[in-house]
Amino acid sequence: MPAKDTAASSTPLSGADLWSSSLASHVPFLIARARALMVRRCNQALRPLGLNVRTFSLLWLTTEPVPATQRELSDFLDLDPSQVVALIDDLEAQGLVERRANPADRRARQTVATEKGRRLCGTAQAAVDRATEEVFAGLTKGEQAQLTSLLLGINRQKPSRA
Amino acid sequence: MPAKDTAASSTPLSGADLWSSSLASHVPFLIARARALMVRRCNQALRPLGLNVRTFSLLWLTTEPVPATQRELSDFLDLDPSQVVALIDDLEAQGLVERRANPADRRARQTVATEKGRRLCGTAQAAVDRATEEVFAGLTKGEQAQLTSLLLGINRQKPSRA
DNA sequence: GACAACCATTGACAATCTCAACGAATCTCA
DNA sequence: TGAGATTCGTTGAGATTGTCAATGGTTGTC
Repeated sequence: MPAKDTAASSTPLSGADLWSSSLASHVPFLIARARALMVRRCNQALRPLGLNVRTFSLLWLTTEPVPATQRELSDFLDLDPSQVVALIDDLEAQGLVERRANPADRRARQTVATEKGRRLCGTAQAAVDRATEEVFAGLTKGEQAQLTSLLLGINRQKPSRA
Repeated sequence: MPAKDTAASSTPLSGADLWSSSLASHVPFLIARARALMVRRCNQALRPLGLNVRTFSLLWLTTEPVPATQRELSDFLDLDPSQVVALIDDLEAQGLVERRANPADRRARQTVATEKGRRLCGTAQAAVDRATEEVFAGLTKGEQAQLTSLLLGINRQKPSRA
């Protein structure tokens, strides 16, 4: 019986141990790989809910008290504005978020989660947390916090802003 | 005069500070964002050389002393085997790598960098290192080493393997 | 020698990224 | 006030990437 469960391969075939290569400790490579792992696990956890990591992140942001414009969302999520349009279309079609007029600027719009969206977001957060813990199996809680802090240091490079 | 230099936006428009949202400290999000930053910078640095992060990583591995099979490369790079085929095709067309027969197993093939490939890889490594340092501007050398170590902990989850 | 498993490859398809352009609304500044 | 530049959301196209199924050639098993 062919056990096609996770991904634990077996026979190494040739004696090339790539984890001892110099690339294996190269940060861009490690980040890309960790992200791929993370995204796969999270998407897998979110699929039953009709979400993926991108719609999930967006939905999460729409539950914040101060509604953001789509421009702010695309900046923060590091996505092209056109992608945000499609993602919100998706969420809106599912009745999870609403586009509201922005009283201060009629060009911009506020995207706010519906009650249904908030409930689903909570469920999704729990699912993603479980998936994340699996990926973090090799790290202690302290190390996870350390990683969060370091990644924040990379991302929060707001050059100006007094 | 419209200064369209890097990406340092200005007017926040609405008062929504998304960096104070709970998503901002969520690790899957932070990893995805850091990776996007890193990939963009590195690709930008590699473009003049005719490479990108993926062909570069692959080229790097082919300079290792023990040549790996394509299956091993795809496992290590976390890519589908079919993608590795296309990437090697690309590198081979540029005369950077060679596909050689595997004496031990005629199904498998060894992919080895040519002399031209090795030279370019060296240049590319220097370019990528510079790009990486920019992204790491907010981190000390010690923190960078810490990050490397933590990411290794996530990636090196070989379940079995005595 | 039949049969399962494996490697590289091809092809198809969805998802994602990137860029250019447009109408509507706002801002700037003379 | 009003012309021109800028911003917002949106649409559309095209390249890149991610995922999956199937195939010919090869190897290992029994």
